[in-house]
Amino acid sequence: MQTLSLYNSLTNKKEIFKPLKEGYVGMYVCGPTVYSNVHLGNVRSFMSFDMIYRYLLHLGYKVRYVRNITDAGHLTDDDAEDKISTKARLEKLEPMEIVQKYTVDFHQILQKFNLLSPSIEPTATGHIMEQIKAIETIIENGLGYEVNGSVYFDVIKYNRTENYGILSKRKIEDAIENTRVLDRQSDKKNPQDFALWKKAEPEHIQRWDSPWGVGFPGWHLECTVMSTKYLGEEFDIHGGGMDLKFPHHECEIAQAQACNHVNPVKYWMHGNMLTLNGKKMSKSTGNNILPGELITGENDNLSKAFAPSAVRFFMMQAHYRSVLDFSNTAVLAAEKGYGRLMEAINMIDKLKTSSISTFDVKLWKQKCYNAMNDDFNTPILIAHLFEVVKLINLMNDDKAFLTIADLEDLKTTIFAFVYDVLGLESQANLNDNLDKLGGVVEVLITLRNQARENKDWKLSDQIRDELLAIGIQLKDGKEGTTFLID
RNA sequence: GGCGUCGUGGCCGAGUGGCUAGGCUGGGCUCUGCAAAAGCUCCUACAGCGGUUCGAAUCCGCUCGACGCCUCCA
Repeated sequence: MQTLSLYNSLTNKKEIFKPLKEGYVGMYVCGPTVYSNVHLGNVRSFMSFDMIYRYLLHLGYKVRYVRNITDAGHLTDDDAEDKISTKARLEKLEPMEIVQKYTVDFHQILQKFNLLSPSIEPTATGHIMEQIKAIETIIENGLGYEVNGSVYFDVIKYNRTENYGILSKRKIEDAIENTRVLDRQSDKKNPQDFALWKKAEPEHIQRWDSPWGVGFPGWHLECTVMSTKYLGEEFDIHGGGMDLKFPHHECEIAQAQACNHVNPVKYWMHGNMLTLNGKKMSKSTGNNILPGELITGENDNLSKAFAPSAVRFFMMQAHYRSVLDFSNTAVLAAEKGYGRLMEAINMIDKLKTSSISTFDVKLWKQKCYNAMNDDFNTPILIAHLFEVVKLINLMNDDKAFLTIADLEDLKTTIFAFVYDVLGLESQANLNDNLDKLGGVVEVLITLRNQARENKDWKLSDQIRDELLAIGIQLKDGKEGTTFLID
């Protein structure tokens, strides 16, 4: 097996990946809150972990990948309703109706971008009992306290024996100094404390019975409970967006410690933001592009529609830990490069082999693995893939050669990385109609070549130009004419 | 204000103490009836100022700037 190293946010450095149980990986990723459509920034994050999941699978690990659906709503502040019930009132729908609608939307979008389904996709509302149990345990362990039907986590007390800030590298003392004055009457002992259970006001729609009265679970608890339930008290990888590091992930660690007395996660991984016009995409500020708009091109930031796979390629050209700025020109450039890559790949089966190789496939292959093994460096991997694009084009021109064995190795490797690891869909999904269209184009190519032999340039150019006008490009090569359907 | 990330050529975007990222774009050449495609090639950067070093875009310090978190957010 390859030696994989990854960047651990807990230690802030790259580490050799060594799963708790050899050959098996437990991975938890924070999923969406399903109160509105996912935007492209959300998609990037899930796509990053999809790529990571895919590479782990490719390496032969048996991976249990858990990604939750947050359908219980998160508090916006101490007094407000949670987001799901607010939205439900606006649209005059049941909360679960909202949840259903946006869960379906979420799944459809991710499918378009070719993301694999997680092994388990648990919901917060399906784990209320477990959350109540966890709260009871935290109270028993002296780190939770009840006030007026709500339960809070005692961060200050926790910090006496443990390190609240171990992940985000914050010092709780600083946090105390910098806390804005909350002149609202809060039940918390300290502003840093966070809710484990929140009493439901009469108008609150989502509500459950608990030992502390009718209420609903706090924001951070579901992930602790569900990750523990499906992956164990200790597991390998926990992922999520950079913006979840604090407080969400920090609280998860505290809760898990308070319940089970162990640091739950060996490797924390955080994907970086997708920006638009240099600013973070965000549901709340409206600075975002919806995936649907991208596919139809209906957004002021877009000049045209883009295929999801081209956008996936665009995202894979950046490292998952780097901020990526979305712009029309950047995606256009990526789309073009992506087309060139796929065109070359589709050519592989037509290549002739030779008795010698002029390219070191083994070395190239290892360079691809080295790139991925270095904290999933997809931009480097893609750079290597373009070396092979050049090679294929040269071979097609009889200027480079590979033996049968090398070509086979090359093909297997490139297919694995492009389709299995990067998750780029094949453009060669030719259906029957496309086959027939191809046949028609071949006929036209033959007619054109006859015209060219007769030096009837007018006719030959007419065929070529009119085909181009409807999106079919003819390419004259040494071995004859090929075509590309847009 | 606190914590953190980052600042690379026309654009996007990697990277290592000394040796080519890659993609897109633009110029030139080869091929071609012309064009396209493909190949070759050119434009060769590392925010600013200091310091460490034989040598730094890569290490350290400062300055400026951007962004993220500190409040729901991937």
